[in-house]
Amino acid sequence: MTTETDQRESVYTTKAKDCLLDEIFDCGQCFRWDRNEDGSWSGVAFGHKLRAAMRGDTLALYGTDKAGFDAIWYDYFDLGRDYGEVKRRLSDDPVLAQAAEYSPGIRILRQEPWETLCSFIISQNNNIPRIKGIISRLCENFGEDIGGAWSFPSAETIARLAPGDLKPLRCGFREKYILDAANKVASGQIDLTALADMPLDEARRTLETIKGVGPKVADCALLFGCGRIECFPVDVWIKRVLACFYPDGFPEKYLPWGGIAQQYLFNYARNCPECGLN
DNA sequence: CGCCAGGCTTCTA
DNA sequence: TAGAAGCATGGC
Repeated sequence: MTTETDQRESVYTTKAKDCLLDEIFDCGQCFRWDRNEDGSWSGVAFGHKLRAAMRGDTLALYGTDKAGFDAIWYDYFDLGRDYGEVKRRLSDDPVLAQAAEYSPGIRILRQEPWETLCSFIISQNNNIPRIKGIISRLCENFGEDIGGAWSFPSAETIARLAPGDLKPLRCGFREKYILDAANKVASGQIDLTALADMPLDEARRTLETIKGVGPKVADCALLFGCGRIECFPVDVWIKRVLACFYPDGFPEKYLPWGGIAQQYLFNYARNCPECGLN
């Protein structure tokens, strides 16, 4: 929406290579961003609204300033990582080279741990439009008003709810999973910030103590919410990729960037008509 | 109507 | 301990 307030809103710009917002926001890693008619994207993260647009190789961030960029958005967009270098390393492998070429502007967003865990619990046996709807209702019902948008409700807020309060979300059997996750996080039984530095298998086992969290949801939470770029979540699409292109398993030499490789492969398998998997 | 959706839990042999 | 059934909901 273009209004007077939009024209007055502050903007921060920065150079960003290997950065295409349509690919970043539409590859299934996040659920709170929507494309505007002018091609820019609006969303909420870390309790702040933002509108983002690419102008050539410049990333323009509306509704923030240098302080906000330094505190939140630089890490959120993973701007400290050289994706060109990652792609050069992955491109030894012809399938990875092709997948990366198909979506050259994907970046892995560093999202809030609790929001990411909760979102991927909701994602199980579900489709992306409905996932976005459920999360939107979760924020509208239990988040804080941040001025024309809602923050993602904290684990503490969800943990205080009475049984049945999540009914308006229409999230089905996932309701009890969300509550169990919120209880374990809010009580301190699980410290999500500690997962960033824990041995990976220990971090996985910790998350899998939550009802409704298995290997795939745990790896998504670790990859997108805890900065564990070596996580390689295996879902139905990746299973097809592995069966077709890597019958002997995914090459270990690429695992240091496994999560980035996974996003290239996931998007390629799902969306590229020529890949033969969809 | 039936099938499927970025899975997981539970039941069964 | 592997493999199938069941799970809420909504779009097609």
